[in-house]
Amino acid sequence: MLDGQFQEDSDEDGAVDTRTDAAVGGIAADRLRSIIERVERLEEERKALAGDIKDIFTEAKSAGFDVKVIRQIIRLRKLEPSEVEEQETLLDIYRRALGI
Amino acid sequence: MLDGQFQEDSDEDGAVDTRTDAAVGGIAADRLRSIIERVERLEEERKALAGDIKDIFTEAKSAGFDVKVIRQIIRLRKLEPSEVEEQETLLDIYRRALGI
Amino acid sequence: MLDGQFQEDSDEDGAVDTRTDAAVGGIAADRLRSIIERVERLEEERKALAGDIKDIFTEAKSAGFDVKVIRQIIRLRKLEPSEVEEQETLLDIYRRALGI
Amino acid sequence: MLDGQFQEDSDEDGAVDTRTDAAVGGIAADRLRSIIERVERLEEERKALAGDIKDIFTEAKSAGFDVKVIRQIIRLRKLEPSEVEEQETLLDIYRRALGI
DNA sequence: CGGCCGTCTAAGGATC
DNA sequence: GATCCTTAGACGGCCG
Repeated sequence: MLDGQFQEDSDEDGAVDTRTDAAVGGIAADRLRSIIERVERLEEERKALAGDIKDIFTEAKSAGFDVKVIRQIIRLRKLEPSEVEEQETLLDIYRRALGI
Repeated sequence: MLDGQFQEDSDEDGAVDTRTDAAVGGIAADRLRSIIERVERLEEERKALAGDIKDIFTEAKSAGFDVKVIRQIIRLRKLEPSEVEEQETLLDIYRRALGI
Repeated sequence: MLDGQFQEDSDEDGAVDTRTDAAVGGIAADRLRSIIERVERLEEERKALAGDIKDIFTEAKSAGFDVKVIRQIIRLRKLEPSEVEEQETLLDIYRRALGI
Repeated sequence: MLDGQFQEDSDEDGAVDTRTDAAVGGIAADRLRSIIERVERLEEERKALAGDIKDIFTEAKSAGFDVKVIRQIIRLRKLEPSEVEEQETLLDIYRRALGI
């Protein structure tokens, strides 16, 4: 696929040659369809996982946990400890600057 | 604060007892850990899928497709059914607004 | 306006009398239009204010401030101190339960 | 940490000096305070507008209108222009995808 | 590296 | 009154 078959700078003057031309109704169209369908499939899976996560939070909630706090913990576990500290330091500086 | 696990509206059945109390270092802690780890695992999977999708777009791009256009197509394929419904809703609203 | 002129439980049997009937093409329609336009106008203003806020944050950023931290401060100033403490306490409990 | 005001990518000109340094209790603090107060003021106004909108809906309701339907109408009036554009975009995309 | 886009969170409204 | 859902705002990642 050396030719930029669908990029906007391609063949807009009507000089679509047979190679490209065949492609539109043939292999390239199939390729395009394949790409789109694979992406859509993966997005489906992503969505399913989001549902699973939601279910777990529902379960957590009915077990008496505070979902918001759990989210916070997960967020913190993702961050570098130094990041957390840095933010807090800055917050502190601003608060002092404001005399709070 | 005998049952730190629970939100303020806990005690539905009043059965917050020594079992639960012991929980901070025991079952409830395990439960909490389980919840967090399962969510983190699922988020990992989600992230992996996002990577796969990205790979497909990279492939598409090197095959000469316009990635932005493909994204738009996918978005529109997702939107269309809702648009149809929306039109019907619109019609309905106006009919009701006119008291027909 | 004694009549529930547009509520769903009104006059669905076609017995729209002349009073109501006139209203649809007259005063009630005008009233409806007025309501809609006033709301839309206020929403415009809201949107404008959102833009102004955004501008201030842009200014803050180019003055070297950390916008995210400023947001945090604003949020904290809005909250009851007891609320803040409560969240932090719960967070602490969970962290201890997890042995973090 | 001579210039707590600044984010880590500060020092664009290296002129972080005593002026700035004094700033925590002086100009920069004032600047920060100004930013925060202006934002808070604008948020107040936003909140007030939200209240006004709510009032209008209350009025509408007591005039016998169906508030939910009015909300929908407003939403749709907002959406329509974009939908028109969207259709044209769609047309364009397909034409491009087909290489026409 | 700044703007744009999509996702995710939090609040408000509708529903039962 | 509680829950669910929709919507607006915030946040982070991606692209140009």
